[in-house]
Amino acid sequence: MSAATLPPLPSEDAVSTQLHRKLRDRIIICELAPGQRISAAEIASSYGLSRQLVREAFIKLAEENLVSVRPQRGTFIKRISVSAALAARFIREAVEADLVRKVAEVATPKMTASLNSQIEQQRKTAAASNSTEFMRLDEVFHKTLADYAQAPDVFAYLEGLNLPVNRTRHISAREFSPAKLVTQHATIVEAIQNGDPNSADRAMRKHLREILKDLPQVIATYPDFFEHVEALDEI
Amino acid sequence: MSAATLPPLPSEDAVSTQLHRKLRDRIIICELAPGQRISAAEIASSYGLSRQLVREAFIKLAEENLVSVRPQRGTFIKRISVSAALAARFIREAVEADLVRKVAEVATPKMTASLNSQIEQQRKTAAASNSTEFMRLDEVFHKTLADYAQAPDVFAYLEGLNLPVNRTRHISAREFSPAKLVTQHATIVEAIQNGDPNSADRAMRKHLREILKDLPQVIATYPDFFEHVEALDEI
DNA sequence: ACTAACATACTTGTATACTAGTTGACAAAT
DNA sequence: ATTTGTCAACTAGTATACAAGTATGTTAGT
Repeated sequence: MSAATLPPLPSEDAVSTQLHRKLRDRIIICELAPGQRISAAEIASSYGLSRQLVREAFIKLAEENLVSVRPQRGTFIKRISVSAALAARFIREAVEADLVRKVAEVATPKMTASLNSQIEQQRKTAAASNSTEFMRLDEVFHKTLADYAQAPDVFAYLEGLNLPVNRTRHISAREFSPAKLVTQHATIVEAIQNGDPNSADRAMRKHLREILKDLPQVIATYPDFFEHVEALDEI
Repeated sequence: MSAATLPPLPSEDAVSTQLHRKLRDRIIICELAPGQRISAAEIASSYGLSRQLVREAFIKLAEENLVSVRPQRGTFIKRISVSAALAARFIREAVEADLVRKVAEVATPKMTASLNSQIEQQRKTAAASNSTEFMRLDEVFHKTLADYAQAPDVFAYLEGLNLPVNRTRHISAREFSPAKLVTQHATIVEAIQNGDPNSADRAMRKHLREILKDLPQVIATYPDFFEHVEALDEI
Protein backbone atom coordinates (compact mmCIF):
# COMPACT_ATOMS: atom_id res chain seq x y z
CA MET A 1 0.00 0.00 0.00
CA SER A 2 1.08 3.54 0.70
CA ALA A 3 4.58 4.08 1.90
CA ALA A 4 3.79 7.78 1.73
CA THR A 5 4.11 8.45 5.43
CA LEU A 6 7.21 7.09 7.06
CA PRO A 7 6.39 3.80 8.71
CA PRO A 8 6.78 4.35 12.46
CA LEU A 9 9.94 2.60 13.55
CA PRO A 10 8.58 -0.73 14.67
CA SER A 11 11.28 -1.18 17.28
CA GLU A 12 10.17 1.85 19.24
CA ASP A 13 8.28 1.53 22.48
CA ALA A 14 4.61 2.33 22.77
CA VAL A 15 3.86 5.99 23.29
CA SER A 16 2.34 5.21 26.64
CA THR A 17 5.64 3.68 27.76
CA GLN A 18 7.68 6.60 26.53
CA LEU A 19 5.39 9.00 28.32
CA HIS A 20 5.77 7.00 31.51
CA ARG A 21 9.53 7.30 31.40
CA LYS A 22 9.37 11.00 30.64
CA LEU A 23 7.04 11.70 33.54
CA ARG A 24 9.06 9.53 35.90
CA ASP A 25 12.20 11.51 35.12
CA ARG A 26 10.36 14.78 35.70
CA ILE A 27 9.20 13.50 39.06
CA ILE A 28 12.63 12.30 40.14
CA ILE A 29 14.27 15.62 39.40
CA CYS A 30 11.35 17.29 41.18
CA GLU A 31 10.34 19.33 38.18
CA LEU A 32 6.96 17.95 39.17
CA ALA A 33 6.94 18.81 42.83
CA PRO A 34 5.85 16.43 45.57
CA GLY A 35 2.27 17.12 46.62
CA GLN A 36 1.50 18.87 43.38
CA ARG A 37 -1.62 17.90 41.53
CA ILE A 38 -1.23 16.88 37.93
CA SER A 39 -4.13 16.83 35.51
CA ALA A 40 -4.29 13.96 33.07
CA ALA A 41 -6.21 16.11 30.60
CA GLU A 42 -3.70 18.91 30.86
CA ILE A 43 -0.71 16.66 30.28
CA ALA A 44 -2.53 14.98 27.44
CA SER A 45 -3.07 18.25 25.60
CA SER A 46 0.41 19.53 26.34
CA TYR A 47 1.96 16.44 24.80
CA GLY A 48 -0.70 16.23 22.10
CA LEU A 49 -1.87 12.80 23.22
CA SER A 50 -5.13 11.31 24.33
CA ARG A 51 -6.03 11.19 27.98
CA GLN A 52 -6.06 7.40 27.91
CA LEU A 53 -2.33 7.31 27.24
CA VAL A 54 -1.67 9.63 30.15
CA ARG A 55 -3.91 7.51 32.29
CA GLU A 56 -1.90 4.39 31.51
CA ALA A 57 1.32 6.22 32.30
CA PHE A 58 -0.27 7.23 35.60
CA ILE A 59 -1.01 3.60 36.38
CA LYS A 60 2.63 2.72 35.97
CA LEU A 61 3.72 5.67 38.07
CA ALA A 62 1.27 4.68 40.77
CA GLU A 63 2.74 1.18 40.74
CA GLU A 64 6.13 2.74 41.45
CA ASN A 65 4.67 4.79 44.27
CA LEU A 66 5.47 8.02 42.51
CA VAL A 67 1.92 9.29 42.18
CA SER A 68 -1.31 8.65 43.97
CA VAL A 69 -4.44 8.40 41.87
CA ARG A 70 -7.52 9.34 43.82
CA PRO A 71 -10.78 8.63 42.02
CA GLN A 72 -12.89 11.65 41.24
CA ARG A 73 -10.34 13.87 43.03
CA GLY A 74 -7.23 13.99 40.98
CA THR A 75 -3.76 12.59 40.64
CA PHE A 76 -1.02 13.87 42.89
CA ILE A 77 2.75 13.60 42.93
CA LYS A 78 3.53 11.59 46.04
CA ARG A 79 5.48 13.23 48.76
CA ILE A 80 8.73 11.48 49.51
CA SER A 81 8.38 8.86 52.21
CA VAL A 82 11.16 9.20 54.72
CA SER A 83 10.50 5.73 56.08
CA ALA A 84 10.75 4.31 52.57
CA ALA A 85 14.07 6.06 52.10
CA LEU A 86 15.29 4.69 55.41
CA ALA A 87 14.12 1.21 54.51
CA ALA A 88 15.91 1.47 51.20
CA ARG A 89 19.11 2.46 52.93
CA PHE A 90 18.78 -0.39 55.42
CA ILE A 91 18.27 -2.91 52.66
CA ARG A 92 21.04 -1.53 50.53
CA GLU A 93 23.44 -1.66 53.43
CA ALA A 94 22.62 -5.26 54.29
CA VAL A 95 22.79 -6.41 50.68
CA GLU A 96 25.87 -4.55 49.57
CA ALA A 97 27.73 -5.57 52.70
CA ASP A 98 27.08 -9.18 51.78
CA LEU A 99 28.02 -8.52 48.18
CA VAL A 100 31.34 -6.94 48.99
CA ARG A 101 32.03 -9.69 51.49
CA LYS A 102 31.61 -12.21 48.73
CA VAL A 103 33.80 -10.19 46.39
CA ALA A 104 36.56 -10.10 48.99
CA GLU A 105 36.45 -13.88 49.07
CA VAL A 106 36.67 -14.49 45.34
CA ALA A 107 38.52 -11.44 44.03
CA THR A 108 41.20 -11.97 41.40
CA PRO A 109 44.10 -9.61 40.70
CA LYS A 110 42.34 -8.61 37.50
CA MET A 111 39.29 -7.51 39.45
CA THR A 112 41.19 -5.47 41.98
CA ALA A 113 43.17 -3.85 39.18
CA SER A 114 39.94 -2.81 37.49
CA LEU A 115 38.52 -1.48 40.74
CA ASN A 116 41.66 0.51 41.44
CA SER A 117 41.54 2.07 38.02
CA GLN A 118 37.95 3.07 38.70
CA ILE A 119 39.05 4.70 41.92
CA GLU A 120 41.67 6.67 40.06
CA GLN A 121 39.06 7.91 37.62
CA GLN A 122 36.78 8.85 40.47
CA ARG A 123 39.57 10.84 42.04
CA LYS A 124 40.07 12.84 38.87
CA THR A 125 36.35 13.49 38.44
CA ALA A 126 36.00 14.54 42.05
CA ALA A 127 38.91 16.93 41.67
CA ALA A 128 37.20 18.40 38.61
CA SER A 129 33.99 18.86 40.64
CA ASN A 130 31.98 17.16 37.91
CA SER A 131 29.22 15.94 40.20
CA THR A 132 26.86 14.39 37.65
CA GLU A 133 29.69 12.42 36.11
CA PHE A 134 30.76 11.40 39.60
CA MET A 135 27.29 10.09 40.36
CA ARG A 136 27.54 7.96 37.25
CA LEU A 137 30.94 6.60 38.24
CA ASP A 138 29.64 5.88 41.71
CA GLU A 139 26.85 3.81 40.23
CA VAL A 140 29.28 1.96 37.97
CA PHE A 141 31.45 1.16 40.98
CA HIS A 142 28.63 -0.41 42.94
CA LYS A 143 27.37 -2.28 39.90
CA THR A 144 30.84 -3.66 39.28
CA LEU A 145 30.94 -5.04 42.80
CA ALA A 146 27.60 -6.76 42.24
CA ASP A 147 28.89 -8.26 39.02
CA TYR A 148 32.04 -9.52 40.70
CA ALA A 149 29.87 -11.11 43.36
CA GLN A 150 28.13 -12.89 40.49
CA ALA A 151 24.83 -11.28 41.41
CA PRO A 152 23.97 -8.78 38.68
CA ASP A 153 20.22 -9.23 39.19
CA VAL A 154 20.63 -8.12 42.76
CA PHE A 155 21.84 -4.77 41.58
CA ALA A 156 18.85 -4.41 39.30
CA TYR A 157 16.59 -4.82 42.32
CA LEU A 158 18.49 -2.23 44.27
CA GLU A 159 18.03 0.30 41.50
CA GLY A 160 14.26 0.22 41.75
CA LEU A 161 14.57 0.59 45.47
CA ASN A 162 16.54 3.77 45.22
CA LEU A 163 13.76 5.92 43.81
CA PRO A 164 12.98 7.83 47.01
CA VAL A 165 16.65 8.28 47.78
CA ASN A 166 17.36 9.63 44.34
CA ARG A 167 14.52 12.10 44.64
CA THR A 168 16.00 13.60 47.77
CA ARG A 169 19.39 13.71 46.13
CA HIS A 170 18.00 15.84 43.36
CA ILE A 171 16.43 18.21 45.83
CA SER A 172 19.59 18.94 47.75
CA ALA A 173 21.31 21.31 45.42
CA ARG A 174 24.53 21.03 47.31
CA GLU A 175 26.26 17.85 46.36
CA PHE A 176 27.86 15.62 48.95
CA SER A 177 31.60 15.91 49.01
CA PRO A 178 32.87 13.42 46.45
CA ALA A 179 36.41 13.38 47.80
CA LYS A 180 35.30 11.67 50.98
CA LEU A 181 33.37 9.07 49.02
CA VAL A 182 36.38 8.25 46.89
CA THR A 183 38.39 7.66 50.04
CA GLN A 184 35.71 5.32 51.30
CA HIS A 185 35.64 3.49 47.99
CA ALA A 186 39.38 3.10 48.22
CA THR A 187 39.09 1.63 51.69
CA ILE A 188 36.61 -0.92 50.41
CA VAL A 189 38.83 -1.92 47.52
CA GLU A 190 41.81 -2.20 49.83
CA ALA A 191 39.91 -4.65 52.02
CA ILE A 192 38.94 -6.65 48.94
CA GLN A 193 42.55 -6.67 47.81
CA ASN A 194 43.60 -8.03 51.19
CA GLY A 195 40.95 -10.71 50.96
CA ASP A 196 39.48 -9.42 54.20
CA PRO A 197 35.67 -9.83 54.08
CA ASN A 198 35.12 -8.41 57.54
CA SER A 199 36.90 -5.16 56.80
CA ALA A 200 35.16 -4.90 53.44
CA ASP A 201 31.81 -5.37 55.14
CA ARG A 202 32.57 -2.70 57.72
CA ALA A 203 33.86 -0.24 55.16
CA MET A 204 30.84 -0.67 52.92
CA ARG A 205 28.40 -0.12 55.75
CA LYS A 206 30.17 3.02 56.88
CA HIS A 207 30.17 4.25 53.31
CA LEU A 208 26.45 3.70 52.74
CA ARG A 209 25.46 5.34 55.98
CA GLU A 210 26.63 8.62 54.52
CA ILE A 211 23.98 8.59 51.83
CA LEU A 212 21.17 10.19 53.77
CA LYS A 213 23.33 12.35 55.95
CA ASP A 214 21.94 15.60 54.63
CA LEU A 215 18.35 14.39 54.68
CA PRO A 216 17.37 16.27 57.87
CA GLN A 217 18.60 19.50 56.37
CA VAL A 218 16.72 18.87 53.13
CA ILE A 219 13.55 18.11 55.06
CA ALA A 220 13.92 21.29 57.08
CA THR A 221 14.28 23.30 53.89
CA TYR A 222 11.51 21.61 51.90
CA PRO A 223 9.12 20.20 54.50
CA ASP A 224 6.24 20.11 52.00
CA PHE A 225 8.11 17.63 49.84
CA PHE A 226 8.02 14.92 52.50
CA GLU A 227 5.41 12.78 54.12
CA HIS A 228 4.69 13.40 57.74
CA VAL A 229 7.92 12.74 59.57
CA GLU A 230 7.91 11.18 63.01
CA ALA A 231 11.37 10.23 64.10
CA LEU A 232 14.18 12.07 62.43
CA ASP A 233 16.73 11.05 65.00
CA GLU A 234 16.96 7.59 63.47
CA ILE A 235 18.84 8.92 60.52
CA MET B 1 -30.64 5.02 34.51
CA SER B 2 -30.87 1.35 35.23
CA ALA B 3 -30.25 0.22 38.78
CA ALA B 4 -31.16 -3.21 37.52
CA THR B 5 -27.67 -4.56 38.02
CA LEU B 6 -26.32 -4.43 41.54
CA PRO B 7 -24.76 -1.03 42.24
CA PRO B 8 -21.05 -1.57 42.71
CA LEU B 9 -20.14 -0.99 46.33
CA PRO B 10 -18.83 2.55 46.29
CA SER B 11 -16.18 2.01 48.91
CA GLU B 12 -14.62 -0.82 46.98
CA ASP B 13 -11.51 -0.53 44.87
CA ALA B 14 -11.73 0.18 41.18
CA VAL B 15 -12.71 -2.85 39.13
CA SER B 16 -9.44 -2.67 37.29
CA THR B 17 -7.58 -3.02 40.59
CA GLN B 18 -9.68 -5.95 41.73
CA LEU B 19 -9.09 -7.69 38.44
CA HIS B 20 -5.37 -7.13 38.75
CA ARG B 21 -5.29 -8.82 42.15
CA LYS B 22 -7.39 -11.70 40.92
CA LEU B 23 -5.17 -12.34 37.93
CA ARG B 24 -2.03 -12.01 40.00
CA ASP B 25 -3.26 -14.68 42.37
CA ARG B 26 -4.11 -16.97 39.48
CA ILE B 27 -0.61 -16.50 38.12
CA ILE B 28 1.09 -17.13 41.45
CA ILE B 29 -0.73 -20.39 42.00
CA CYS B 30 0.08 -21.28 38.39
CA GLU B 31 -3.54 -21.71 37.40
CA LEU B 32 -2.35 -19.50 34.57
CA ALA B 33 0.71 -21.43 33.50
CA PRO B 34 4.06 -19.81 32.70
CA GLY B 35 4.48 -19.35 28.97
CA GLN B 36 0.75 -19.54 28.37
CA ARG B 37 -0.80 -16.89 26.22
CA ILE B 38 -3.73 -15.00 27.65
CA SER B 39 -6.18 -13.07 25.54
CA ALA B 40 -7.38 -9.76 26.86
CA ALA B 41 -10.62 -10.06 24.93
CA GLU B 42 -11.24 -13.55 26.24
CA ILE B 43 -10.70 -12.57 29.87
CA ALA B 44 -12.83 -9.48 29.37
CA SER B 45 -15.79 -11.49 28.17
CA SER B 46 -15.34 -14.19 30.79
CA TYR B 47 -15.45 -11.61 33.57
CA GLY B 48 -18.07 -9.52 31.81
CA LEU B 49 -15.82 -6.49 31.62
CA SER B 50 -14.50 -4.27 28.90
CA ARG B 51 -11.19 -5.02 27.30
CA GLN B 52 -9.77 -1.73 28.51
CA LEU B 53 -10.04 -2.86 32.12
CA VAL B 54 -8.22 -6.06 31.35
CA ARG B 55 -5.62 -4.07 29.55
CA GLU B 56 -5.00 -1.90 32.58
CA ALA B 57 -4.71 -4.96 34.77
CA PHE B 58 -2.16 -6.30 32.28
CA ILE B 59 -0.14 -3.11 32.62
CA LYS B 60 0.11 -3.64 36.36
CA LEU B 61 1.03 -7.29 35.92
CA ALA B 62 3.70 -6.34 33.42
CA GLU B 63 5.09 -3.86 35.95
CA GLU B 64 5.43 -6.77 38.39
CA ASN B 65 7.16 -8.86 35.77
CA LEU B 66 4.38 -11.43 35.80
CA VAL B 67 3.31 -11.03 32.20
CA SER B 68 4.96 -9.82 29.05
CA VAL B 69 2.86 -7.71 26.70
CA ARG B 70 4.04 -7.97 23.13
CA PRO B 71 2.41 -5.51 20.76
CA GLN B 72 0.31 -7.05 18.03
CA ARG B 73 1.33 -10.52 19.24
CA GLY B 74 -0.34 -11.15 22.50
CA THR B 75 0.18 -11.18 26.24
CA PHE B 76 2.01 -14.07 27.83
CA ILE B 77 2.47 -15.33 31.36
CA LYS B 78 6.13 -14.87 32.10
CA ARG B 79 8.19 -17.92 32.78
CA ILE B 80 9.78 -17.94 36.19
CA SER B 81 13.24 -16.44 36.21
CA VAL B 82 15.60 -18.63 38.18
CA SER B 83 18.13 -15.86 38.48
CA ALA B 84 15.46 -13.55 39.86
CA ALA B 85 14.53 -16.16 42.42
CA LEU B 86 18.18 -16.55 43.39
CA ALA B 87 18.61 -12.80 43.64
CA ALA B 88 15.52 -12.58 45.82
CA ARG B 89 16.88 -15.22 48.13
CA PHE B 90 20.25 -13.49 48.32
CA ILE B 91 18.65 -10.18 49.22
CA ARG B 92 16.30 -11.72 51.71
CA GLU B 93 19.15 -13.51 53.44
CA ALA B 94 21.26 -10.38 53.72
CA VAL B 95 18.37 -8.24 54.92
CA GLU B 96 16.78 -10.66 57.36
CA ALA B 97 20.15 -11.52 58.84
CA ASP B 98 20.64 -7.86 59.62
CA LEU B 99 17.09 -7.59 60.93
CA VAL B 100 17.40 -10.48 63.32
CA ARG B 101 20.78 -9.20 64.43
CA LYS B 102 19.16 -5.94 65.41
CA VAL B 103 16.33 -7.76 67.15
CA ALA B 104 18.83 -9.74 69.20
CA GLU B 105 20.32 -6.46 70.35
CA VAL B 106 17.10 -4.79 71.45
CA ALA B 107 14.82 -7.70 72.36
CA THR B 108 12.70 -7.39 75.49
CA PRO B 109 11.30 -10.30 77.52
CA LYS B 110 7.87 -9.43 76.17
CA MET B 111 9.12 -9.85 72.60
CA THR B 112 10.79 -13.18 73.21
CA ALA B 113 7.68 -14.43 74.99
CA SER B 114 5.55 -13.53 71.97
CA LEU B 115 8.02 -15.21 69.62
CA ASN B 116 8.07 -18.35 71.73
CA SER B 117 4.30 -18.53 71.71
CA GLN B 118 4.38 -18.25 67.94
CA ILE B 119 6.82 -21.14 67.82
CA GLU B 120 4.46 -23.23 69.91
CA GLN B 121 1.62 -22.49 67.54
CA GLN B 122 3.82 -23.38 64.58
CA ARG B 123 4.66 -26.70 66.20
CA LYS B 124 0.99 -27.57 66.56
CA THR B 125 0.16 -26.57 63.01
CA ALA B 126 3.10 -28.54 61.67
CA ALA B 127 1.99 -31.58 63.62
CA ALA B 128 -1.48 -31.22 62.11
CA SER B 129 0.08 -31.03 58.62
CA ASN B 130 -1.89 -27.90 57.84
CA SER B 131 0.54 -26.56 55.29
CA THR B 132 -1.32 -23.48 54.10
CA GLU B 133 -1.88 -22.33 57.66
CA PHE B 134 1.77 -23.02 58.33
CA MET B 135 2.82 -20.83 55.45
CA ARG B 136 0.74 -18.05 56.95
CA LEU B 137 2.32 -18.49 60.37
CA ASP B 138 5.74 -18.52 58.79
CA GLU B 139 5.03 -15.18 57.18
CA VAL B 140 3.74 -13.76 60.45
CA PHE B 141 6.93 -14.88 62.17
CA HIS B 142 9.20 -13.11 59.75
CA LYS B 143 7.03 -10.02 59.77
CA THR B 144 7.14 -9.92 63.56
CA LEU B 145 10.91 -9.94 63.46
CA ALA B 146 10.89 -6.99 61.07
CA ASP B 147 8.53 -5.11 63.36
CA TYR B 148 10.73 -5.77 66.36
CA ALA B 149 13.68 -4.46 64.40
CA GLN B 150 11.59 -1.32 63.89
CA ALA B 151 11.71 -1.78 60.14
CA PRO B 152 8.20 -2.69 58.98
CA ASP B 153 8.70 -1.04 55.61
CA VAL B 154 11.59 -3.37 54.96
CA PHE B 155 9.29 -6.33 55.22
CA ALA B 156 6.81 -4.77 52.81
CA TYR B 157 9.59 -4.54 50.26
CA LEU B 158 10.64 -8.14 50.79
CA GLU B 159 7.09 -9.27 50.08
CA GLY B 160 7.12 -7.81 46.58
CA LEU B 161 10.48 -9.42 46.04
CA ASN B 162 9.22 -12.86 46.84
CA LEU B 163 6.92 -13.22 43.84
CA PRO B 164 9.12 -15.60 41.84
CA VAL B 165 9.91 -17.65 44.92
CA ASN B 166 6.27 -17.99 45.82
CA ARG B 167 5.42 -19.14 42.34
CA THR B 168 7.87 -22.02 42.56
CA ARG B 169 6.52 -22.88 45.98
CA HIS B 170 3.07 -23.30 44.55
CA ILE B 171 4.36 -25.52 41.79
CA SER B 172 6.08 -27.99 44.04
CA ALA B 173 3.16 -30.01 45.24
CA ARG B 174 5.22 -31.62 47.94
CA GLU B 175 5.55 -29.22 50.82
CA PHE B 176 8.84 -28.71 52.58
CA SER B 177 8.90 -30.39 55.95
CA PRO B 178 7.47 -27.83 58.38
CA ALA B 179 8.90 -29.57 61.43
CA LYS B 180 12.43 -28.73 60.38
CA LEU B 181 11.50 -25.10 59.81
CA VAL B 182 9.96 -24.85 63.26
CA THR B 183 13.19 -26.12 64.75
CA GLN B 184 15.11 -23.50 62.82
CA HIS B 185 12.74 -20.79 63.97
CA ALA B 186 13.28 -21.95 67.53
CA THR B 187 17.02 -21.73 67.09
CA ILE B 188 16.68 -18.16 65.90
CA VAL B 189 14.48 -17.19 68.82
CA GLU B 190 16.87 -18.83 71.22
CA ALA B 191 19.73 -16.72 69.90
CA ILE B 192 17.58 -13.62 70.26
CA GLN B 193 16.71 -14.59 73.79
CA ASN B 194 20.40 -14.93 74.59
CA GLY B 195 21.08 -11.55 73.10
CA ASP B 196 23.52 -13.17 70.70
CA PRO B 197 23.39 -11.32 67.36
CA ASN B 198 26.04 -13.49 65.72
CA SER B 199 24.21 -16.72 66.42
CA ALA B 200 20.92 -15.17 65.34
CA ASP B 201 22.50 -14.05 62.09
CA ARG B 202 23.94 -17.51 61.41
CA ALA B 203 20.69 -19.28 62.25
CA MET B 204 18.64 -17.02 60.02
CA ARG B 205 20.95 -17.50 57.07
CA LYS B 206 20.90 -21.24 57.43
CA HIS B 207 17.12 -21.12 57.67
CA LEU B 208 16.63 -19.06 54.55
CA ARG B 209 18.98 -21.19 52.47
CA GLU B 210 16.44 -23.99 52.73
CA ILE B 211 13.84 -22.07 50.78
CA LEU B 212 14.91 -22.99 47.28
CA LYS B 213 16.26 -26.40 48.11
CA ASP B 214 13.77 -28.26 45.96
CA LEU B 215 14.07 -25.86 43.05
CA PRO B 216 16.26 -28.13 40.88
CA GLN B 217 13.73 -30.90 41.21
CA VAL B 218 10.85 -28.59 40.32
CA ILE B 219 12.73 -27.32 37.28
CA ALA B 220 13.42 -30.87 36.16
CA THR B 221 9.73 -31.71 36.43
CA TYR B 222 8.35 -28.53 34.86
CA PRO B 223 11.13 -27.24 32.62
CA ASP B 224 8.68 -25.23 30.51
CA PHE B 225 7.74 -23.11 33.49
CA PHE B 226 11.20 -21.60 33.78
CA GLU B 227 13.33 -19.29 31.76
CA HIS B 228 16.40 -20.72 30.17
CA VAL B 229 18.52 -22.01 33.00
CA GLU B 230 22.30 -21.83 32.83
CA ALA B 231 23.90 -22.70 36.13
CA LEU B 232 21.82 -24.80 38.43
CA ASP B 233 24.73 -25.76 40.60
CA GLU B 234 24.66 -22.38 42.31
CA ILE B 235 21.54 -23.27 44.18
C1' DA C 1 -23.26 39.68 56.64
C1' DC C 2 -24.07 34.84 56.72
C1' DT C 3 -25.75 30.38 55.38
C1' DA C 4 -27.50 26.92 52.44
C1' DA C 5 -28.83 25.20 48.10
C1' DC C 6 -27.52 24.66 43.62
C1' DA C 7 -25.24 24.95 39.16
C1' DT C 8 -20.98 24.30 36.89
C1' DA C 9 -16.60 22.84 35.89
C1' DC C 10 -13.59 19.97 37.04
C1' DT C 11 -11.68 14.94 38.28
C1' DT C 12 -10.97 9.76 37.32
C1' DG C 13 -13.45 5.29 35.88
C1' DT C 14 -15.37 2.64 32.22
C1' DA C 15 -16.97 1.24 27.61
C1' DT C 16 -16.60 1.25 22.78
C1' DA C 17 -14.86 2.21 18.18
C1' DC C 18 -11.09 2.39 15.30
C1' DT C 19 -6.05 1.76 13.68
C1' DA C 20 -2.39 -0.91 12.52
C1' DG C 21 0.48 -4.85 12.75
C1' DT C 22 1.09 -10.12 13.20
C1' DT C 23 -0.14 -14.72 12.28
C1' DG C 24 -1.75 -18.61 9.93
C1' DA C 25 -4.46 -20.85 6.52
C1' DC C 26 -5.31 -21.59 1.96
C1' DA C 27 -5.17 -21.13 -2.86
C1' DA C 28 -2.62 -20.22 -6.97
C1' DA C 29 1.54 -20.29 -9.54
C1' DT C 30 6.04 -22.22 -10.31
C1' DA D 1 6.28 -30.56 -3.70
C1' DT D 2 7.53 -25.86 -2.89
C1' DT D 3 7.00 -21.31 -2.99
C1' DT D 4 4.37 -17.12 -3.09
C1' DG D 5 0.49 -14.08 -2.61
C1' DT D 6 -3.81 -12.96 -0.58
C1' DC D 7 -7.10 -12.82 2.86
C1' DA D 8 -9.37 -13.37 7.19
C1' DA D 9 -8.99 -13.58 12.06
C1' DC D 10 -6.74 -12.44 15.51
C1' DT D 11 -3.52 -9.17 18.53
C1' DA D 12 -2.43 -4.72 21.26
C1' DG D 13 -2.30 0.54 20.75
C1' DT D 14 -4.88 4.58 20.60
C1' DA D 15 -8.74 7.90 20.58
C1' DT D 16 -13.12 9.29 21.95
C1' DA D 17 -17.49 9.34 24.36
C1' DC D 18 -19.95 8.89 28.40
C1' DA D 19 -20.78 8.00 33.45
C1' DA D 20 -20.31 9.29 38.09
C1' DG D 21 -18.29 11.52 41.90
C1' DT D 22 -15.99 15.84 43.91
C1' DA D 23 -14.84 20.62 44.62
C1' DT D 24 -15.89 25.24 44.02
C1' DG D 25 -18.13 29.44 43.11
C1' DT D 26 -22.46 31.75 42.86
C1' DT D 27 -26.81 32.96 44.09
C1' DA D 28 -31.06 33.05 46.67
C1' DG D 29 -32.89 33.37 51.09
C1' DT D 30 -32.62 34.73 55.73
